[in-house]
Amino acid sequence: MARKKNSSAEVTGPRIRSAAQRLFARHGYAAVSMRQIAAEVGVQAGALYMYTPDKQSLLYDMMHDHLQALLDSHAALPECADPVARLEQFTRFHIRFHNARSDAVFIAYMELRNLDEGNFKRIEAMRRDYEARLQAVLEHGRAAGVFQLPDTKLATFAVIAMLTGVTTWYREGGRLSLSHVEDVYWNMVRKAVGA
Amino acid sequence: MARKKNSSAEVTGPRIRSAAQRLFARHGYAAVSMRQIAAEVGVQAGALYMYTPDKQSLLYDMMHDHLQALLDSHAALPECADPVARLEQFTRFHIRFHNARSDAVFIAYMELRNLDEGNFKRIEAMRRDYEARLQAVLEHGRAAGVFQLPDTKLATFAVIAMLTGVTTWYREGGRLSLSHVEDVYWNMVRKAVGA
DNA sequence: GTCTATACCGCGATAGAC
DNA sequence: GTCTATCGCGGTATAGAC
Repeated sequence: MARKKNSSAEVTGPRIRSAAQRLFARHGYAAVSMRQIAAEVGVQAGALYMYTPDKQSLLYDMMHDHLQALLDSHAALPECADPVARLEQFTRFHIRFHNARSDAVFIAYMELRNLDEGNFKRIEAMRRDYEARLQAVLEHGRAAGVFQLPDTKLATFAVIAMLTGVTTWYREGGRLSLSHVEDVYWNMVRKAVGA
Repeated sequence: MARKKNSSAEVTGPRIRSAAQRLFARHGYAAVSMRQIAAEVGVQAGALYMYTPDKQSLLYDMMHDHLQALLDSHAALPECADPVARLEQFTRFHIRFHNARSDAVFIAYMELRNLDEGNFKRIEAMRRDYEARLQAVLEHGRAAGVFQLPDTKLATFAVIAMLTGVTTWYREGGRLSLSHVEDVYWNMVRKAVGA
């Protein structure tokens, strides 16, 4: 117990980030004011600037942290030798990771145009890195003769769009469990790549 | 020649709508000001209110007109008896229609949250109407035993997400022609539904 | 039909008290 | 660490001249 744990300082920062994330996802970055974020947290607007230099950094940091977690979690997956198993692993990982973080996903896809130039380039590079990992899986399977794909780049776009689309309609506690959704989507992906 | 055709009044309205569409697509509804739209058209901000009651109507009208054109164009397609031919027709239509109108598509998907409640409900109903038409195609093929689909609702979401995704990366004059992209995507869709 | 001028409000961000 | 107060700006929308 060397130091106090429940001081407001240690708790206000994360609360600001999570309020900002919820509000940005719901109403859009440009439509949300610093005063609204402050009200959600229960402080005055001026106090936010103890935790972020400006509104833009609030957006960039949440997008960066989201993509970094995505890349790290993906990198931590166990290795698979079989191309089909690798693709199944990617499919299930993508659906599960994205659906656990629907606010962050929504922001990462919708608010790119509200990043200033340097921040945009950094975020885009991370997104391309992730896409390249799926493309590598597809290319590996194609080279092994397991997938029938005329164009792995297009297939990458198609698979990612299809899988990410789950976040737009899936809601916990609805008609289907997420693992059932995974099964159905994996079945479609598998057939689409010709495996 | 009963009346003057080139009066500014007949030309300013459409120019406002197209400037607003371009700016909303590029920067987002909330981030674009009426002054910016006016500057783009070459009039003063006050003059916009001769053509729209407010900024919200500008957004709603462009989304409504886009979806109405989508529904009308789809309804005008020639009838097909064969389920596979119907799905191919839908696939190619969807890609072609959406890629010819990337600004409107972007807005229709990204700015839903900036519609006020009544407008949102109307737009959502139109979008669901369109999705139901694809689901009917899939259901028809499934009932005929031509498609292997455990869940036509999920397949509808998957196909629409995949096809609409083309608008996020396709650019005229790039590596591939749009009709080649259609071919590749149709091939993936066909296999995904088990036809 | 479009202009200028302006009402009124809320924005992001900062300064200085406590 | 948070508050109150405030700066300077730009937002939507309207009024009235031309």
